[in-house]
Amino acid sequence: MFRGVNNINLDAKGRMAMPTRYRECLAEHCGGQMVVTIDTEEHCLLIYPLQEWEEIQQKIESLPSFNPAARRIQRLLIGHATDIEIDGSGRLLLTQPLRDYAQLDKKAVLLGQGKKFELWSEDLWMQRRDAYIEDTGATEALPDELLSMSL
Amino acid sequence: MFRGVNNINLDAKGRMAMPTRYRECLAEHCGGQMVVTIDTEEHCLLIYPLQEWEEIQQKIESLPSFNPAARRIQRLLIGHATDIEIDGSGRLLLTQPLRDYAQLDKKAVLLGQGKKFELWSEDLWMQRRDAYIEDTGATEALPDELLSMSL
DNA sequence: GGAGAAAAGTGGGTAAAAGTGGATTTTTAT
DNA sequence: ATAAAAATCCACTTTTACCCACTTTTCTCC
Repeated sequence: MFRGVNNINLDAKGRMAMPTRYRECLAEHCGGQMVVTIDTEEHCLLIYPLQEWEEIQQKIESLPSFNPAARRIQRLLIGHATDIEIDGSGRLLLTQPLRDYAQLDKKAVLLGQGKKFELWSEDLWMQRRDAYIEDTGATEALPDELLSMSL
Repeated sequence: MFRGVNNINLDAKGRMAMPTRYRECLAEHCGGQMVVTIDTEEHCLLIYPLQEWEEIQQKIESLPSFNPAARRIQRLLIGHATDIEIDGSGRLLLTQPLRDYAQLDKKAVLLGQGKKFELWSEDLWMQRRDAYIEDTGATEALPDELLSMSL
């Protein structure tokens, strides 16, 4: 279960240092084998441990092929999914297409999101976060599970 | 079950001393392992014992990923949830992003709130409290459970 | 009520770990 | 076979976590 915000600097080669606190868990859970793909709704990247991703890919693959929304998800998610291994110094080397999609340059933010991570450009994340915080009216559109939840 | 108001001073490194009265309980209940995240409706922080938080995170995680209101809650709550251990002197080291969100500098107020704590900047809390006290008309919007409750 | 002792609060220094950049080796493609 | 690109390794810098010492407050006993 991943969680938390992390400020990250990408180096000149496009490498992202995975915060130490997650490394041990990742090493034993998937041997550092990760899959990175894009988020279809936002310009950020999704980072999964290999096993988690494979379960998800199976579900996506089994969607009906003649449904346009399903085809869209399949092409975008599976199409961009890239196997990336954590190197000896705990870093992920992100490919150019992935970095381009998420507008990643130097400053980035890594969000723990349960079974996956999200990687955002710092600028984009700040904008998105502030928009979310302002948008308290969103409470109207909440699913029932949320309305009855006590934090 | 936590309760009570506590005036707290943060030190130069951003450390918050947990009031002694809670320490014993926290030590045996969760070994000093806490999770700190943001409140989505107010600019204050929520502080949970680890187990309590994990139950909540599971509920939030299981919400549908393609529902925008659910994504918002997931990104804000889980995204900001930070594991923080109580140090040998009974203090929590709050990260910069968390302090920024709650506008915490030196003077702060810790509120016991049942299974969690709330941490406010002293200024913000005074404002908010006074506003609550003024706003007695809010009684109209009470849920049924409250209307029938006897204190 | 005051003195002393004990506990809690506060601040800072240091060792260890993590971050960062570069150099060297290996691989691949032409 | 050679050159370019990629992966791996290594060394230096910075940050963080941990520990210890000092100050202040609170409680107890005289």
